[in-house]
Amino acid sequence: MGPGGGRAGSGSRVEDRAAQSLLNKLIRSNLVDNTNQVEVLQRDPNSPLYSVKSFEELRLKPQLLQGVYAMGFNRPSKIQENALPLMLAEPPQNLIAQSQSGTGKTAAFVLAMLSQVEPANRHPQCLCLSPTYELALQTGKVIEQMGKFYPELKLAYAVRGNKLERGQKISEHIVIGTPGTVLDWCSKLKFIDPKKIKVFVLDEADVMIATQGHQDQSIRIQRMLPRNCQMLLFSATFEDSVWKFAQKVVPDPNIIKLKREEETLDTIKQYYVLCNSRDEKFQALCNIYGAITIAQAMIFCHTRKTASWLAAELSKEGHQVALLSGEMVVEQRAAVIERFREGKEKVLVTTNVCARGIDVEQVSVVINFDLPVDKDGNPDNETYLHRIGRTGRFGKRGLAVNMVDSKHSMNILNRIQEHFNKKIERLDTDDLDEIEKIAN
DNA sequence: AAAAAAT
Repeated sequence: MGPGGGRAGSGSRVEDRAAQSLLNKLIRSNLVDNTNQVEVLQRDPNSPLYSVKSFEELRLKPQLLQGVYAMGFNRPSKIQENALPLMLAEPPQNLIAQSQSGTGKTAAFVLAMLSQVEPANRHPQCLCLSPTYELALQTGKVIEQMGKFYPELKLAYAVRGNKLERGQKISEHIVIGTPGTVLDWCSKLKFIDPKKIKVFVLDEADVMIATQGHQDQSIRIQRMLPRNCQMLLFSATFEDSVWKFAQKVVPDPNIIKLKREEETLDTIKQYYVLCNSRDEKFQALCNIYGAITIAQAMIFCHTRKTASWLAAELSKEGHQVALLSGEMVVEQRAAVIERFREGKEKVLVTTNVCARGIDVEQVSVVINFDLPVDKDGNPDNETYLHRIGRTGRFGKRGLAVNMVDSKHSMNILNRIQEHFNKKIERLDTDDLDEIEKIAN
């Protein structure tokens, strides 16, 4: 086997459906990459700009290369071509990387972590932080899949509800977790010795270091790490002030930007529905429910309260929906996201907890029941891009529907439209034929 | 406002 010379897919061994979908993703990102500009800023400008066209060139451990191919990857995506040589260099380099949804960020940093693990050392060597419980579970699955040919490799989840006995020490090689739990495990509870961490990954890095986000906890964790610990920051979005802060807190960072976020928007058709109240939005949503359930859909609300209200109202109307928000206990959250992944639930009503990173292939429609706004009521462009980025995956055409219920929210929508310089057209929810045509 | 903690 091996990547061969040609396009991804030729001569590769594809074992199952999951592997096939990952392959599809890779094919798509290669196509998209033809029009994308990659910008690489190396720390040492004298060293040659260095990218790889195959995984072999990286001299990975055989069991890791086997894991990469078993997942259906046969050649690196654009971000991986540039990021992997930097991350695997000796000595390890720090990296801040920005590239859109579905371009292979997760696989890139998982590969970097796995290549640093020494299984004989029974303590955490790599630490990855995720902004939510659900994303930590998802990334953990990728680590387990890609590392499945290391029989000794162990992964620990530092997430809510995962309780350990006092005085216990984590012996697992990689820890994936959410900020609060990881901070406790590193400091107060001393389950992890942070001084022995070699690779530190911030997934959805912008929200992990934003003042409004998890900055305090992330930075407190970072300060406990050894000085030579490799730091890897990945996200699809970095708002200007956060980008500056990232460069300040990461020592000697290399920078990779996959430009043109409009690419994401080109595969997703955006519409808005004009209403005058929350109840009208609810009615409009009921009108299009049939059209959006042909595949899977995610409906975003601004608050937990609205989400649970909406899920209950939709149920009363006889529409089957699932609800996922941070007010639920983690066992429930794990069960709901699993049912949604399996396709047992077609519609997920949720909050920003699911705005980022969640990768469910069959999602073809995203509905913003409430537009994303920050705490000051200004448009939250980053969250908008992340939310609608839950669809339009695998080269399929995605659909985003924004529900507007006032002059104020129309103004928010106009500002989002201007920010991305991409037309958001009006949709008439009485015209079901039109909607079905768009949704498919 | 949501998320994030054995508090």
